[in-house]
Amino acid sequence: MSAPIQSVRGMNDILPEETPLWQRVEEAVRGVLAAYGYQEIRTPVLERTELFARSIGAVTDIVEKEMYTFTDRNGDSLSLRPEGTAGCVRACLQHGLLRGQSHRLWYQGPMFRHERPQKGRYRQFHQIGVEVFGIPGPDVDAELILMCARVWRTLGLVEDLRLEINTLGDAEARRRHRADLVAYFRAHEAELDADSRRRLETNPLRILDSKNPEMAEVIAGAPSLLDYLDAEAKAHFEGFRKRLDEAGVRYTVNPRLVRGLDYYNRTVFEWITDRLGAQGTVCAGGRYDGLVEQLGGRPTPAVGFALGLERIVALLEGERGTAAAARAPHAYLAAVGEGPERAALGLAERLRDAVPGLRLAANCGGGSFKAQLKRADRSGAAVALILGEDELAAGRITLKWLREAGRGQETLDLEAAAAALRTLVEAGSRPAG
RNA sequence: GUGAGCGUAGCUCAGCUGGUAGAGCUCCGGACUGUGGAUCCGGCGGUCGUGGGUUCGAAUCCCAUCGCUCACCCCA
Repeated sequence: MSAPIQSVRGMNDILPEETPLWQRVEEAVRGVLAAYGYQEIRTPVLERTELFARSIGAVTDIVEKEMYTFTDRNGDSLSLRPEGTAGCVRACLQHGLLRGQSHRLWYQGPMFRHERPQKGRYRQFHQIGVEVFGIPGPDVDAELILMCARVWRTLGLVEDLRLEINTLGDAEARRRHRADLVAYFRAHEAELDADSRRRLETNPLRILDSKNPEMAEVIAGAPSLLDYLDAEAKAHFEGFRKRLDEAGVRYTVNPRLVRGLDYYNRTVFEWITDRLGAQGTVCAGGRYDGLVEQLGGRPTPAVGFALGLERIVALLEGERGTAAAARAPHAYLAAVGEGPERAALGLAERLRDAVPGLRLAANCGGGSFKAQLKRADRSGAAVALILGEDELAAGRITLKWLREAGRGQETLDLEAAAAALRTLVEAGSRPAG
Protein backbone atom coordinates (compact mmCIF):
# COMPACT_ATOMS: atom_id res chain seq x y z
CA MET A 1 0.00 0.00 0.00
CA SER A 2 1.22 3.46 -0.83
CA ALA A 3 0.97 6.25 1.71
CA PRO A 4 -2.54 7.57 2.13
CA ILE A 5 -3.20 11.07 0.82
CA GLN A 6 -3.80 13.67 3.51
CA SER A 7 -6.20 16.57 3.41
CA VAL A 8 -4.81 20.01 2.64
CA ARG A 9 -3.72 21.94 5.70
CA GLY A 10 -6.48 23.98 7.27
CA MET A 11 -9.19 22.20 5.26
CA ASN A 12 -11.21 20.07 7.60
CA ASP A 13 -13.44 17.10 7.10
CA ILE A 14 -16.71 17.35 8.95
CA LEU A 15 -17.40 13.79 9.99
CA PRO A 16 -20.77 12.10 10.48
CA GLU A 17 -20.59 12.53 14.24
CA GLU A 18 -20.35 16.27 13.71
CA THR A 19 -22.80 16.91 10.88
CA PRO A 20 -25.99 16.71 12.95
CA LEU A 21 -24.81 19.76 14.89
CA TRP A 22 -24.03 21.60 11.67
CA GLN A 23 -27.46 20.76 10.34
CA ARG A 24 -29.09 22.02 13.50
CA VAL A 25 -27.26 25.35 13.19
CA GLU A 26 -27.97 25.67 9.49
CA GLU A 27 -31.64 24.89 9.92
CA ALA A 28 -31.98 27.32 12.82
CA VAL A 29 -30.47 30.12 10.78
CA ARG A 30 -32.44 29.28 7.66
CA GLY A 31 -35.64 29.22 9.67
CA VAL A 32 -34.99 32.65 11.13
CA LEU A 33 -34.04 34.12 7.73
CA ALA A 34 -37.24 32.80 6.24
CA ALA A 35 -39.19 34.32 9.12
CA TYR A 36 -37.85 37.75 8.14
CA GLY A 37 -38.49 37.32 4.43
CA TYR A 38 -34.89 36.97 3.27
CA GLN A 39 -34.12 35.16 0.02
CA GLU A 40 -31.21 32.88 -0.73
CA ILE A 41 -28.63 33.64 -3.39
CA ARG A 42 -25.92 31.23 -4.51
CA THR A 43 -22.75 32.46 -6.13
CA PRO A 44 -19.54 30.73 -7.26
CA VAL A 45 -16.63 30.10 -4.91
CA LEU A 46 -14.30 31.30 -7.67
CA GLU A 47 -14.24 34.92 -8.83
CA ARG A 48 -11.88 37.21 -10.64
CA THR A 49 -9.15 38.35 -8.27
CA GLU A 50 -9.86 41.94 -9.18
CA LEU A 51 -13.28 41.73 -7.56
CA PHE A 52 -11.74 41.20 -4.15
CA ALA A 53 -8.95 43.70 -4.67
CA ARG A 54 -11.52 46.38 -5.49
CA SER A 55 -13.93 45.56 -2.68
CA ILE A 56 -12.01 44.29 0.32
CA GLY A 57 -9.15 46.70 -0.25
CA ALA A 58 -5.96 46.02 -2.15
CA VAL A 59 -3.67 46.63 0.81
CA THR A 60 -5.53 44.50 3.36
CA ASP A 61 -3.90 41.32 4.65
CA ILE A 62 -6.70 39.30 3.15
CA VAL A 63 -5.95 40.41 -0.39
CA GLU A 64 -2.22 40.80 0.00
CA LYS A 65 -1.32 37.47 1.50
CA GLU A 66 -4.30 35.34 2.40
CA MET A 67 -6.12 34.66 -0.86
CA TYR A 68 -5.87 31.46 -2.82
CA THR A 69 -5.04 33.10 -6.11
CA PHE A 70 -3.96 31.39 -9.31
CA THR A 71 -3.87 31.93 -13.03
CA ASP A 72 -6.26 29.74 -14.97
CA ARG A 73 -5.69 28.32 -18.42
CA ASN A 74 -6.87 31.51 -20.09
CA GLY A 75 -4.34 33.58 -18.20
CA ASP A 76 -6.99 35.17 -15.96
CA SER A 77 -6.17 35.75 -12.32
CA LEU A 78 -8.82 33.99 -10.24
CA SER A 79 -9.26 33.66 -6.50
CA LEU A 80 -11.22 31.45 -4.18
CA ARG A 81 -13.55 33.78 -2.36
CA PRO A 82 -12.23 34.91 1.04
CA GLU A 83 -15.66 36.28 2.00
CA GLY A 84 -19.10 36.44 0.50
CA THR A 85 -20.11 40.06 0.16
CA ALA A 86 -18.10 40.89 -2.95
CA GLY A 87 -19.50 38.00 -4.95
CA CYS A 88 -23.00 38.79 -3.80
CA VAL A 89 -22.72 42.42 -4.93
CA ARG A 90 -21.15 41.32 -8.21
CA ALA A 91 -24.02 38.94 -8.91
CA CYS A 92 -26.63 41.56 -8.08
CA LEU A 93 -25.00 44.10 -10.38
CA GLN A 94 -24.51 41.62 -13.17
CA HIS A 95 -28.16 40.62 -13.15
CA GLY A 96 -29.61 44.05 -12.60
CA LEU A 97 -31.11 43.36 -9.21
CA LEU A 98 -30.14 46.74 -7.85
CA ARG A 99 -31.99 48.98 -10.29
CA GLY A 100 -34.07 50.85 -7.76
CA GLN A 101 -35.24 47.78 -5.94
CA SER A 102 -34.37 46.64 -2.50
CA HIS A 103 -33.30 43.11 -1.76
CA ARG A 104 -32.78 41.14 1.41
CA LEU A 105 -30.50 38.25 0.63
CA TRP A 106 -28.54 35.51 2.31
CA TYR A 107 -26.04 32.94 1.22
CA GLN A 108 -24.12 30.08 2.70
CA GLY A 109 -20.92 28.33 1.82
CA PRO A 110 -17.20 27.83 2.17
CA MET A 111 -14.74 30.71 2.18
CA PHE A 112 -10.97 30.41 1.81
CA ARG A 113 -8.13 32.26 3.47
CA HIS A 114 -4.54 31.12 3.63
CA GLU A 115 -3.98 31.85 7.32
CA ARG A 116 -2.14 29.83 9.90
CA PRO A 117 -4.82 27.52 11.29
CA GLN A 118 -5.73 27.68 14.95
CA LYS A 119 -8.78 27.21 17.13
CA GLY A 120 -11.77 28.69 15.35
CA ARG A 121 -9.76 29.64 12.28
CA TYR A 122 -9.30 27.44 9.25
CA ARG A 123 -8.25 27.87 5.65
CA GLN A 124 -11.59 26.65 4.41
CA PHE A 125 -14.31 27.89 6.71
CA HIS A 126 -18.03 28.31 6.37
CA GLN A 127 -20.18 31.35 6.66
CA ILE A 128 -23.80 32.23 6.44
CA GLY A 129 -23.97 35.79 5.22
CA VAL A 130 -26.80 38.27 4.95
CA GLU A 131 -26.83 41.33 2.70
CA VAL A 132 -29.50 43.99 2.37
CA PHE A 133 -29.43 46.39 -0.58
CA GLY A 134 -31.34 49.58 -1.19
CA ILE A 135 -32.45 50.41 2.35
CA PRO A 136 -30.61 53.40 3.86
CA GLY A 137 -32.22 53.72 7.27
CA PRO A 138 -30.99 52.44 10.60
CA ASP A 139 -34.12 50.30 10.90
CA VAL A 140 -32.64 47.52 8.73
CA ASP A 141 -29.42 47.71 10.69
CA ALA A 142 -31.47 47.02 13.80
CA GLU A 143 -33.46 44.32 12.06
CA LEU A 144 -30.24 42.46 11.34
CA ILE A 145 -29.38 42.59 15.03
CA LEU A 146 -32.80 41.30 16.01
CA MET A 147 -32.44 38.51 13.50
CA CYS A 148 -29.11 37.50 15.00
CA ALA A 149 -30.57 37.64 18.48
CA ARG A 150 -33.37 35.33 17.39
CA VAL A 151 -30.84 32.86 16.02
CA TRP A 152 -29.01 32.88 19.35
CA ARG A 153 -32.27 32.30 21.19
CA THR A 154 -33.15 29.43 18.90
CA LEU A 155 -29.78 27.82 19.48
CA GLY A 156 -29.64 28.56 23.20
CA LEU A 157 -26.57 30.77 22.88
CA VAL A 158 -27.89 33.96 24.47
CA GLU A 159 -25.75 33.59 27.58
CA ASP A 160 -22.59 33.00 25.57
CA LEU A 161 -22.67 36.06 23.37
CA ARG A 162 -22.47 39.79 23.83
CA LEU A 163 -23.07 42.48 21.27
CA GLU A 164 -20.65 45.29 20.61
CA ILE A 165 -21.55 48.10 18.25
CA ASN A 166 -19.86 51.16 16.85
CA THR A 167 -20.14 53.60 14.02
CA LEU A 168 -17.38 54.29 11.56
CA GLY A 169 -19.01 57.43 10.21
CA ASP A 170 -18.86 58.31 6.55
CA ALA A 171 -15.91 58.60 4.23
CA GLU A 172 -15.11 62.23 4.92
CA ALA A 173 -15.20 61.85 8.71
CA ARG A 174 -13.12 58.74 8.50
CA ARG A 175 -10.50 60.48 6.41
CA ARG A 176 -10.16 63.38 8.85
CA HIS A 177 -10.11 61.05 11.84
CA ARG A 178 -7.56 58.80 10.25
CA ALA A 179 -5.26 61.72 9.48
CA ASP A 180 -5.45 62.95 13.07
CA LEU A 181 -5.02 59.45 14.41
CA VAL A 182 -1.88 58.84 12.42
CA ALA A 183 -0.52 62.22 13.52
CA TYR A 184 -1.28 61.39 17.14
CA PHE A 185 0.40 57.99 17.01
CA ARG A 186 3.40 59.40 15.15
CA ALA A 187 3.82 61.84 18.02
CA HIS A 188 3.72 58.90 20.42
CA GLU A 189 5.65 56.48 18.26
CA ALA A 190 8.07 55.67 21.08
CA GLU A 191 5.21 54.19 23.08
CA LEU A 192 3.99 51.92 20.29
CA ASP A 193 4.93 48.28 20.03
CA ALA A 194 6.38 46.85 16.84
CA ASP A 195 3.03 45.58 15.56
CA SER A 196 1.39 48.94 15.97
CA ARG A 197 4.22 50.77 14.30
CA ARG A 198 3.68 48.53 11.32
CA ARG A 199 -0.07 49.12 11.48
CA LEU A 200 0.57 52.85 11.37
CA GLU A 201 1.41 52.28 7.72
CA THR A 202 -1.17 49.65 6.89
CA ASN A 203 -4.27 49.95 9.04
CA PRO A 204 -3.97 52.58 11.79
CA LEU A 205 -7.50 51.96 13.04
CA ARG A 206 -6.34 48.51 14.09
CA ILE A 207 -3.98 50.04 16.63
CA LEU A 208 -7.03 50.98 18.65
CA ASP A 209 -7.87 47.31 18.86
CA SER A 210 -4.43 46.23 20.13
CA LYS A 211 -4.38 43.47 22.71
CA ASN A 212 -1.14 44.70 24.24
CA PRO A 213 -2.00 46.05 27.74
CA GLU A 214 1.07 48.27 27.70
CA MET A 215 -0.53 50.24 24.93
CA ALA A 216 -3.77 50.91 26.77
CA GLU A 217 -2.69 54.36 27.88
CA VAL A 218 -1.64 55.67 24.46
CA ILE A 219 -4.80 54.25 22.96
CA ALA A 220 -6.99 55.88 25.57
CA GLY A 221 -5.61 59.27 24.63
CA ALA A 222 -6.11 58.81 20.89
CA PRO A 223 -8.66 60.89 19.00
CA SER A 224 -12.05 59.19 18.93
CA LEU A 225 -13.92 58.83 15.70
CA LEU A 226 -17.14 59.69 17.52
CA ASP A 227 -15.94 63.30 17.71
CA TYR A 228 -15.65 63.49 13.94
CA LEU A 229 -19.10 62.26 12.98
CA ASP A 230 -21.30 64.56 10.95
CA ALA A 231 -24.91 65.15 11.94
CA GLU A 232 -26.30 62.57 9.56
CA ALA A 233 -24.05 59.75 10.67
CA LYS A 234 -24.73 60.65 14.29
CA ALA A 235 -28.46 60.56 13.69
CA HIS A 236 -28.11 57.21 11.95
CA PHE A 237 -26.24 55.75 14.90
CA GLU A 238 -28.74 57.23 17.35
CA GLY A 239 -31.60 55.78 15.36
CA PHE A 240 -29.91 52.41 15.37
CA ARG A 241 -29.36 52.52 19.12
CA LYS A 242 -32.92 53.68 19.87
CA ARG A 243 -34.34 50.74 17.98
CA LEU A 244 -32.13 48.33 19.82
CA ASP A 245 -33.12 49.92 23.11
CA GLU A 246 -36.80 49.70 22.28
CA ALA A 247 -36.43 46.07 21.33
CA GLY A 248 -34.66 45.39 24.61
CA VAL A 249 -31.41 44.30 22.99
CA ARG A 250 -28.40 44.62 25.25
CA TYR A 251 -25.20 45.95 23.76
CA THR A 252 -22.14 47.96 24.54
CA VAL A 253 -20.75 50.72 22.37
CA ASN A 254 -17.13 49.96 21.70
CA PRO A 255 -15.54 53.00 20.04
CA ARG A 256 -12.50 50.86 19.21
CA LEU A 257 -14.46 48.34 17.23
CA VAL A 258 -13.20 48.48 13.65
CA ARG A 259 -13.46 46.28 10.60
CA GLY A 260 -10.86 44.36 8.68
CA LEU A 261 -12.39 45.09 5.33
CA ASP A 262 -12.17 48.54 3.81
CA TYR A 263 -15.70 48.84 2.54
CA TYR A 264 -17.53 49.38 5.81
CA ASN A 265 -19.01 52.69 6.92
CA ARG A 266 -21.39 53.82 9.67
CA THR A 267 -22.85 50.93 11.64
CA VAL A 268 -20.54 48.07 12.56
CA PHE A 269 -21.21 45.32 15.06
CA GLU A 270 -19.81 42.09 16.42
CA TRP A 271 -21.24 39.27 18.47
CA ILE A 272 -18.46 38.03 20.70
CA THR A 273 -17.94 35.05 22.97
CA ASP A 274 -15.33 34.45 25.65
CA ARG A 275 -15.57 30.71 25.28
CA LEU A 276 -13.49 30.16 22.14
CA GLY A 277 -10.06 31.44 23.05
CA ALA A 278 -8.53 33.97 20.74
CA GLN A 279 -11.12 33.82 17.96
CA GLY A 280 -14.04 35.25 19.88
CA THR A 281 -16.00 36.89 17.08
CA VAL A 282 -18.81 34.62 16.03
CA CYS A 283 -20.74 37.01 13.87
CA ALA A 284 -19.83 40.41 12.52
CA GLY A 285 -21.04 42.93 10.03
CA GLY A 286 -21.99 46.45 9.26
CA ARG A 287 -23.03 48.97 6.69
CA TYR A 288 -21.17 49.39 3.41
CA ASP A 289 -22.99 52.11 1.51
CA GLY A 290 -20.08 52.79 -0.84
CA LEU A 291 -19.31 49.32 -2.08
CA VAL A 292 -21.88 48.94 -4.83
CA GLU A 293 -20.74 52.15 -6.47
CA GLN A 294 -17.11 51.14 -5.97
CA LEU A 295 -17.84 47.98 -7.96
CA GLY A 296 -19.40 49.88 -10.80
CA GLY A 297 -23.05 50.13 -9.76
CA ARG A 298 -25.22 53.08 -8.87
CA PRO A 299 -24.86 54.36 -5.32
CA THR A 300 -26.82 51.85 -3.27
CA PRO A 301 -27.08 51.69 0.49
CA ALA A 302 -26.18 48.27 1.85
CA VAL A 303 -25.72 46.50 5.14
CA GLY A 304 -24.92 42.94 6.07
CA PHE A 305 -23.18 40.49 8.30
CA ALA A 306 -21.62 37.05 8.24
CA LEU A 307 -21.55 34.41 10.90
CA GLY A 308 -18.82 31.84 11.24
CA LEU A 309 -20.32 28.38 11.33
CA GLU A 310 -17.25 26.62 12.74
CA ARG A 311 -17.29 28.98 15.69
CA ILE A 312 -20.98 28.58 16.38
CA VAL A 313 -20.73 24.82 16.09
CA ALA A 314 -17.80 24.94 18.52
CA LEU A 315 -19.97 26.78 21.03
CA LEU A 316 -22.57 24.03 20.74
CA GLU A 317 -20.10 21.18 20.97
CA GLY A 318 -21.66 19.97 24.21
CA GLU A 319 -24.90 19.25 22.37
CA ARG A 320 -23.38 16.99 19.79
CA GLY A 321 -25.09 14.02 21.38
CA THR A 322 -28.59 15.44 21.44
CA ALA A 323 -28.20 16.76 17.90
CA ALA A 324 -27.17 13.29 16.75
CA ALA A 325 -30.04 11.68 18.62
CA ALA A 326 -32.50 13.94 16.83
CA ARG A 327 -31.24 12.57 13.50
CA ALA A 328 -31.05 8.93 14.51
CA PRO A 329 -33.37 6.53 12.71
CA HIS A 330 -36.71 5.88 14.36
CA ALA A 331 -36.44 2.22 13.60
CA TYR A 332 -33.89 -0.40 12.56
CA LEU A 333 -35.05 -3.40 10.59
CA ALA A 334 -33.29 -6.64 11.48
CA ALA A 335 -33.87 -9.56 9.14
CA VAL A 336 -32.47 -12.94 10.08
CA GLY A 337 -32.52 -15.89 7.75
CA GLU A 338 -32.45 -16.23 3.99
CA GLY A 339 -36.14 -15.63 3.34
CA PRO A 340 -36.45 -12.66 5.67
CA GLU A 341 -33.30 -11.10 4.26
CA ARG A 342 -34.76 -11.28 0.76
CA ALA A 343 -38.03 -9.78 1.93
CA ALA A 344 -36.54 -7.05 4.11
CA LEU A 345 -35.84 -4.32 1.56
CA GLY A 346 -39.33 -4.58 0.11
CA LEU A 347 -40.87 -4.45 3.56
CA ALA A 348 -38.80 -1.39 4.40
CA GLU A 349 -40.06 0.34 1.25
CA ARG A 350 -43.68 -0.37 2.20
CA LEU A 351 -43.14 1.00 5.68
CA ARG A 352 -41.52 4.17 4.35
CA ASP A 353 -44.49 4.58 1.99
CA ALA A 354 -46.95 4.04 4.80
CA VAL A 355 -45.29 6.30 7.37
CA PRO A 356 -44.31 9.75 6.07
CA GLY A 357 -41.21 11.11 7.73
CA LEU A 358 -40.12 7.71 8.98
CA ARG A 359 -36.39 7.26 9.30
CA LEU A 360 -35.89 3.54 8.87
CA ALA A 361 -32.48 1.91 8.65
CA ALA A 362 -32.65 -1.57 7.16
CA ASN A 363 -29.96 -4.06 8.09
CA CYS A 364 -27.74 -4.97 5.17
CA GLY A 365 -24.88 -7.40 5.06
CA GLY A 366 -26.45 -10.13 7.17
CA GLY A 367 -25.10 -10.97 10.57
CA SER A 368 -26.36 -13.02 13.45
CA PHE A 369 -29.49 -12.11 15.32
CA LYS A 370 -27.37 -10.79 18.12
CA ALA A 371 -25.20 -8.74 15.81
CA GLN A 372 -28.19 -7.18 14.09
CA LEU A 373 -29.80 -6.17 17.35
CA LYS A 374 -26.51 -4.71 18.43
CA ARG A 375 -26.44 -2.61 15.27
CA ALA A 376 -30.00 -1.56 15.95
CA ASP A 377 -28.96 -0.39 19.38
CA ARG A 378 -25.91 1.45 18.05
CA SER A 379 -27.95 3.18 15.38
CA GLY A 380 -29.80 5.07 18.07
CA ALA A 381 -33.16 3.80 16.84
CA ALA A 382 -36.06 3.79 19.28
CA VAL A 383 -37.36 0.46 18.03
CA ALA A 384 -35.97 -2.61 16.36
CA LEU A 385 -38.21 -4.21 13.77
CA ILE A 386 -37.56 -7.91 13.68
CA LEU A 387 -38.31 -10.00 10.64
CA GLY A 388 -37.47 -13.68 11.18
CA GLU A 389 -38.74 -16.88 9.64
CA ASP A 390 -41.68 -16.95 12.06
CA GLU A 391 -42.77 -13.40 11.31
CA LEU A 392 -42.30 -13.89 7.58
CA ALA A 393 -44.49 -16.97 7.62
CA ALA A 394 -47.18 -15.18 9.62
CA GLY A 395 -47.03 -11.98 7.58
CA ARG A 396 -46.27 -10.05 10.75
CA ILE A 397 -43.36 -8.18 12.27
CA THR A 398 -41.98 -7.90 15.78
CA LEU A 399 -41.56 -4.41 17.12
CA LYS A 400 -39.11 -4.26 20.01
CA TRP A 401 -38.70 -1.08 22.04
CA LEU A 402 -35.03 -0.45 22.66
CA ARG A 403 -35.12 2.62 24.89
CA GLU A 404 -38.19 2.40 27.06
CA ALA A 405 -37.70 0.11 30.02
CA GLY A 406 -40.55 -2.34 30.50
CA ARG A 407 -42.16 -1.70 27.13
CA GLY A 408 -40.87 -4.98 25.79
CA GLN A 409 -41.91 -6.12 22.34
CA GLU A 410 -44.98 -7.08 20.40
CA THR A 411 -45.60 -8.95 17.18
CA LEU A 412 -48.00 -7.04 14.95
CA ASP A 413 -49.45 -7.17 11.48
CA LEU A 414 -48.05 -4.56 9.11
CA GLU A 415 -50.96 -2.15 9.56
CA ALA A 416 -50.56 -2.09 13.31
CA ALA A 417 -46.79 -1.79 13.05
CA ALA A 418 -47.15 1.15 10.67
CA ALA A 419 -49.57 2.80 13.07
CA ALA A 420 -47.13 2.42 15.95
CA LEU A 421 -44.33 3.89 13.85
CA ARG A 422 -46.56 6.76 12.81
CA THR A 423 -47.13 7.61 16.47
CA LEU A 424 -43.41 7.44 17.07
CA VAL A 425 -42.63 9.77 14.16
CA GLU A 426 -45.28 12.28 15.25
CA ALA A 427 -44.00 12.32 18.82
CA GLY A 428 -40.49 12.98 17.56
CA SER A 429 -41.45 15.81 15.24
CA ARG A 430 -43.30 17.81 17.89
CA PRO A 431 -41.23 20.83 18.90
CA ALA A 432 -39.27 20.12 22.04
CA GLY A 433 -40.29 21.70 25.33
C1' G B 1 4.88 35.22 8.30
C1' U B 2 6.59 34.66 14.12
C1' G B 3 6.65 31.72 18.73
C1' A B 4 5.56 27.57 22.03
C1' G B 5 3.77 22.56 22.95
C1' C B 6 2.78 17.75 21.01
C1' G B 7 3.23 13.28 17.26
C1' U B 8 2.85 5.31 20.15
C1' A B 9 -3.41 0.66 17.22
C1' G B 10 -9.36 3.56 13.74
C1' C B 11 -10.20 6.68 18.69
C1' U B 12 -8.36 8.11 23.96
C1' C B 13 -3.84 7.21 26.12
C1' A B 14 0.23 4.27 29.26
C1' G B 15 5.28 2.95 28.40
C1' C B 16 9.94 5.43 35.02
C1' U B 17 16.75 7.08 34.51
C1' G B 18 17.79 3.55 26.57
C1' G B 19 17.01 -3.50 27.04
C1' U B 20 13.58 -4.00 20.38
C1' A B 21 5.47 -2.38 22.45
C1' G B 22 0.57 -2.34 26.28
C1' A B 23 -4.55 -0.88 28.17
C1' G B 24 -9.47 0.97 27.46
C1' C B 25 -13.03 2.05 23.61
C1' U B 26 -14.55 0.51 18.59
C1' C B 27 -15.14 -3.76 15.21
C1' C B 28 -15.73 -9.39 14.61
C1' G B 29 -16.68 -14.06 17.17
C1' G B 30 -17.87 -17.07 21.55
C1' A B 31 -20.03 -18.04 26.73
C1' C B 32 -26.07 -17.44 25.51
C1' U B 33 -28.56 -22.51 17.90
C1' G B 34 -34.24 -15.88 17.53
C1' U B 35 -33.08 -10.91 21.23
C1' G B 36 -29.20 -5.09 21.97
C1' G B 37 -27.48 -1.69 26.06
C1' A B 38 -24.27 -5.36 31.81
C1' U B 39 -20.15 -9.23 32.62
C1' C B 40 -16.31 -12.69 31.08
C1' C B 41 -13.18 -14.99 27.12
C1' G B 42 -10.91 -14.84 22.32
C1' G B 43 -9.66 -12.44 17.60
C1' C B 44 -8.51 -8.31 14.02
C1' G B 45 -5.38 -4.12 14.42
C1' G B 46 1.28 -0.69 15.25
C1' U B 47 8.03 -0.65 10.14
C1' C B 48 6.20 3.94 17.93
C1' G B 49 5.05 10.65 11.99
C1' U B 50 9.46 10.33 8.50
C1' G B 51 14.87 10.43 7.58
C1' G B 52 19.60 10.45 9.68
C1' G B 53 22.95 10.24 14.06
C1' U B 54 24.80 8.39 19.08
C1' U B 55 24.82 3.23 21.17
C1' C B 56 26.18 -3.68 21.72
C1' G B 57 20.98 -2.11 21.74
C1' A B 58 16.47 3.75 20.53
C1' A B 59 9.29 4.61 21.20
C1' U B 60 12.86 6.59 24.94
C1' C B 61 18.86 10.63 23.78
C1' C B 62 20.59 14.25 19.55
C1' C B 63 19.74 16.65 14.63
C1' A B 64 16.72 17.52 10.50
C1' U B 65 12.05 17.26 8.23
C1' C B 66 6.74 16.75 7.89
C1' G B 67 2.17 17.02 10.46
C1' C B 68 -1.13 18.58 14.41
C1' U B 69 -2.46 22.03 18.35
C1' C B 70 -2.46 26.72 20.73
C1' A B 71 -0.96 31.78 20.79
C1' C B 72 0.86 36.29 18.01
C1' C B 73 -0.64 38.55 13.48
C1' C B 74 -5.23 38.71 10.89
C1' C B 75 -10.32 37.78 11.08
C1' A B 76 -16.25 35.17 10.80
